[in-house]
Amino acid sequence: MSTYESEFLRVLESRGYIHQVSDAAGLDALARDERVISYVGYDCTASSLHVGHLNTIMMLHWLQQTGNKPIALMGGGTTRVGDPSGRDETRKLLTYEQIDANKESIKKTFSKFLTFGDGASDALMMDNAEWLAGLNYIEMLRDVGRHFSVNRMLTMDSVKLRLEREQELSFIEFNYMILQSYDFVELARRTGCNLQMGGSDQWGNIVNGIDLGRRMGTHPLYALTCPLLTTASGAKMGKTAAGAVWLDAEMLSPYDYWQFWRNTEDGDVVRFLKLFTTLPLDEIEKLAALGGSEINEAKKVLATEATALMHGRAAADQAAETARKTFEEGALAATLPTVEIAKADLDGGLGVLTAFAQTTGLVASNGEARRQVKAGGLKVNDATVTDEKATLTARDLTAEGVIKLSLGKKKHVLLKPV
RNA sequence: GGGGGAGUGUCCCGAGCGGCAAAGGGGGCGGACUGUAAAUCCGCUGGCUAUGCCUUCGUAGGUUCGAGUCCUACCUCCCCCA
Repeated sequence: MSTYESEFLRVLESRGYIHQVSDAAGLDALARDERVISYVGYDCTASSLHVGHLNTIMMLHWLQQTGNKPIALMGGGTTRVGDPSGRDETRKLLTYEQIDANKESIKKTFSKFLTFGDGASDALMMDNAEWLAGLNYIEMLRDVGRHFSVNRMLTMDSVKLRLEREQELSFIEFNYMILQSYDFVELARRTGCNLQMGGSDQWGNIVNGIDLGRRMGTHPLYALTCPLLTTASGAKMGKTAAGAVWLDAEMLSPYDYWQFWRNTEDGDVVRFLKLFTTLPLDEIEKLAALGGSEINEAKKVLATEATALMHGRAAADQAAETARKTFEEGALAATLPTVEIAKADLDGGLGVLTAFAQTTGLVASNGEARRQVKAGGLKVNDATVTDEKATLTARDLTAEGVIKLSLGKKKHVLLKPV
């Protein structure tokens, strides 16, 4: 099981992507002798994917790099139903308009990692709304529903956990796994798809799809899942101060994205280098040898490489440079996130609380700003704010013509009069 | 259909004799220590035009000087019986 013959599985294995595989030997042979056509499905529940989605995107990336064909499946149809996996409560239903808007926004991300086109190993973008939205209920029950045993569905983790915890599981959610299974069969028929990948929480749904394929007479189908992303200290990854770590630059700036990776825990650095950069393993080995505080060098490499993949090399280098100036030189980096204000506001004197809360949004409210002042967490031009009634004026402008506002040691924003 | 129980600070879990902006956790944020790490310790964790005002305990009414706390109806969920 540990030595695969196909390049595809060898790469995934060596970089730590493999959690479970349905028929490892069979899939290995397929990847070695023929071509793997694999898909990952993405729900359209938000307007951007977040780092939690990154490992499956990277799996698609490596799939393509090793000569196979990736399919990014937008869950335009399944999102209308809602996946109960790993959730205690029913998601609230999104409107079709929201789903479509999210879908369009999410699509952009994939072009960074995959090459789309019509060639044999070019990536495809599909949307399951295409075949799910128009399904006829009676036909669906006869063609697909009869292959599902409720007895068995009740034993699936996503269902069982809800029942055991005595938490509501609505019928609409109960159907999610049927739709996802059907997706697999439909993709197998339409594109020759033979492998579905996903996070480990998707195992049950994927295996159901394999069974359905067998019953409905498709070619053999395979499942491959990756471990769920958690930090070394066990926390679920993807959450940060401001919320999720979004992939879309409009929702999280490349600089903040870089910072997220820069702040990785020591114990995660090597694992993340393998998962979220495309650096060769021998280079990662060298970085892994760094001890003590030298590991910070590895973290910078991680941050820059991961950011380069997502936002481009130029943005990554700039983020690294901004961070270097800010943290290592203690200098003022003009490339820090900047908020423009009207000159007139400054002439009249801008209250510090207002500046931090309303103007820059560094803190959520005036009250929060007040508390931070008390805790010594706010700084103007690196000087701690001690008077919550202080005002900012043109005199506070630095030689560079800006005012630097900081929350804690890591979050900085520049105010720039226009 | 009958009987019993539950819904709390819009991140979560959870206490709550009629005087409560509401115990305690977790999480988060800030501070100290460090290496922009982890662990640890300390502080904070409704909003505002702020010695006061406003909004919060499933929903809508009611009793009361005063209700998360009592009463009524409704909604949702759970358990037992049928």
